[in-house]
Amino acid sequence: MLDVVFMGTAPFAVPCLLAVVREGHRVLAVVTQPDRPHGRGMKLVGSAVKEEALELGLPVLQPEKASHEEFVETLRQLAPQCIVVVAYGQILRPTVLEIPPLGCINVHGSLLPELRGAAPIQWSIIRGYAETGVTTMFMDPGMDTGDMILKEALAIRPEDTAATLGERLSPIGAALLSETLRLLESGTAPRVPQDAEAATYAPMLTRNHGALDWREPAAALRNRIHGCNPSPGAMARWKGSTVKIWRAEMVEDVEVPPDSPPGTVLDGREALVVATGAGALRLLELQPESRGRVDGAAFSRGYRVQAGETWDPLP
RNA sequence: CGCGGGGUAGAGCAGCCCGGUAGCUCGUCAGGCUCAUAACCUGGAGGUCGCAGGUUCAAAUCCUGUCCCCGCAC
Repeated sequence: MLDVVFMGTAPFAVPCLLAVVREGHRVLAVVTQPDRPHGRGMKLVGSAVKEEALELGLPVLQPEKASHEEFVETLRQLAPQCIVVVAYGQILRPTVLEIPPLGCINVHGSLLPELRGAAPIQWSIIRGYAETGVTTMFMDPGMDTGDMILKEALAIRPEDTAATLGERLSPIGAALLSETLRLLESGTAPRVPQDAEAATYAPMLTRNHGALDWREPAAALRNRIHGCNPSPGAMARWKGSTVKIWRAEMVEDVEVPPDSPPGTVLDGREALVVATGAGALRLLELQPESRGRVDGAAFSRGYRVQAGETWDPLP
């Protein structure tokens, strides 16, 4: 049994927290981002990890900056053997990393050194990877550059979105973390240095990453749409208004006529099929501003989509 | 009190500004056409217009309140 401080914020981290508890470790504190005014009405909302921690009856700490000297002292007082960090959302300075004798363990949603950074799951889809995975590592001061402990791969499906992929990756992370802590406790955890030459990066996604350019190939558009689902969302313009596109699939059996430039609707009746830079794309689930999500056929009916009309990029 | 949009038939929308018979596409039901069809034609069913008040001869439409949903921003 280890004395652990758990640091996490996003829903991805919740199964990891549960795993630490289930493994019988002593959770001295759960550290998560402060409640933020969030969403419509700017109401104060606690993180997914905070909600879970409260339900488990664990002490919750929400420092503005985890590396501030005052909080660092609090951590020292807790004297954890190990700090587990999962989707916490803050860079930890060396003064924090040096506290636990067994080290700070991070669970990262990619096969390192691929996709270092804040949004590995999203980028694994946007980049069109065939597989991704989860890696546990000993944290060092760099951005996801620490020595690796365990790694597990997972195939990406054509219909996967960042949401669905995250749902499958998250329990894998929890299982890896359980095993990692066992190895750590027995002093047999491997330390595999990353090949820095092979590193790729997955920066935080912004609204611009979701802007669709119909001149891209159908596969690239589908990957961008799915990688940006649910956040920040892929956007395009239909007759002057912004429409969020949640899901799409490539269409194999439709030839794009030469007189149909990218963005042209090829079929608006049975389904919503759009010409792209290479191949055709069927829009499966979309959401007009201020409206709910609908399937392609319903969108076509309501917005009177005719073959030959065009989708535009964001202004 | 961050800004804004919306709740109309099973689905998606229009109508609202400028009150006056509830409309479109799809689905559904019946019939017809056809070798046949997801095609086409004809006809039908299906809606207390979110809820509660108010104004009015008359309210989906204007006013007030309330519930729910959503986009942006964060």
